[in-house]
Amino acid sequence: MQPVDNFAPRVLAWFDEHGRKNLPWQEHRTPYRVWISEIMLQQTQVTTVIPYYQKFMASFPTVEALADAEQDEVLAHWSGLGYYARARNMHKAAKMLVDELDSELPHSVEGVCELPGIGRSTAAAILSISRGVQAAILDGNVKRVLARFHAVPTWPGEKKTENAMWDLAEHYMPSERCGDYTQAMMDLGATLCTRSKPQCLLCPLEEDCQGRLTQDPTQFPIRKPKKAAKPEKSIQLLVLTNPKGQWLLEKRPSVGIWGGLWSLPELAVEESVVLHTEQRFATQVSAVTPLSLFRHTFSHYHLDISPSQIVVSDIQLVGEGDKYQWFNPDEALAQGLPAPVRRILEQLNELGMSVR
DNA sequence: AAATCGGGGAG
DNA sequence: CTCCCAGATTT
Repeated sequence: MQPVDNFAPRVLAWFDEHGRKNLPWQEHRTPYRVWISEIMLQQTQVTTVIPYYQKFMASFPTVEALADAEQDEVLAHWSGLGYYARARNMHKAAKMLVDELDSELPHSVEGVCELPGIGRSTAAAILSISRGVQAAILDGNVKRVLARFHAVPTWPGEKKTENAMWDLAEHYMPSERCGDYTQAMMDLGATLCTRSKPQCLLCPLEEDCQGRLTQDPTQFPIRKPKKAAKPEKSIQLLVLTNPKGQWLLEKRPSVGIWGGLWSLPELAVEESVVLHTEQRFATQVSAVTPLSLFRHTFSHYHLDISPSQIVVSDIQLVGEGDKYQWFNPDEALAQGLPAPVRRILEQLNELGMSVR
């Protein structure tokens, strides 16, 4: 991630041409007005925010007005925006400002971060836009622009990656026009370097954007490693029970899942238990009891198991070698069994195998 | 259905 | 510190 030289000038030149400069909070750029806009914009898009912002400013034109308001009144103005904890934090911060800081926002990022609801990025946005302080933001927009420009190969949720991106953000923040630069980066991310369908051909950073060099800039930022959305499989297992109260177990092949363990005969969920059983074991089924469905989760997939207990007349176990064997319940439970099979059989055993 | 967003709060 | 959540929108 080698920084380039003329990053900020290109971004600013683009901003002068194409940036948004007539948003309500861009007029009378006081720290208070910018602060409120940034809190609203944390959670909601510009077009939605505008009417809320205007009504809010009409009712609470100053930090003193906000601090004096009842919480209910503040929340009423927030109604429809959601994330009400942020409105409560903002209200609390207004009271702190008036009571302890002479109604003036601190001039440093660290100072502003002391207020509830304001972190490093929001603090930098407020101070750079309203006071020209040279402090960089790293919100979702800027993360996306930087991750693409440098084809950052790791997930920004990792601390290491995030720190590196903060370094880049600070590095690129110019010493002049700090507020315009902050606004420009937000605009770039919001209007061109969008999550899907970025308009690279209009971008001032296009020529040396590393993400653009790959086939697909939208691969960046690298997405959060999925909670390995485990695939789901379903099977049915059969507890065949003979007139002696014995269970039929099947020896699994030595390789593969549950290799070499004694398990229960298995069939696909689509198959009919009765037909399959009568065909596979050349027997007469006299009763089928569905047992409760449950999920067994492996490291790499979920297995939904539908067990059934089936009472059969005796089965001739011929031609299958030692693959199938009848076991008394206590014998069966003494064998090496897969955990879900053990669970099924233990439950049946505790119920005295009552077939209800 | 899953990812996203910036800060708070829990462990 | 490092995770995980709030709470709604977007994809």
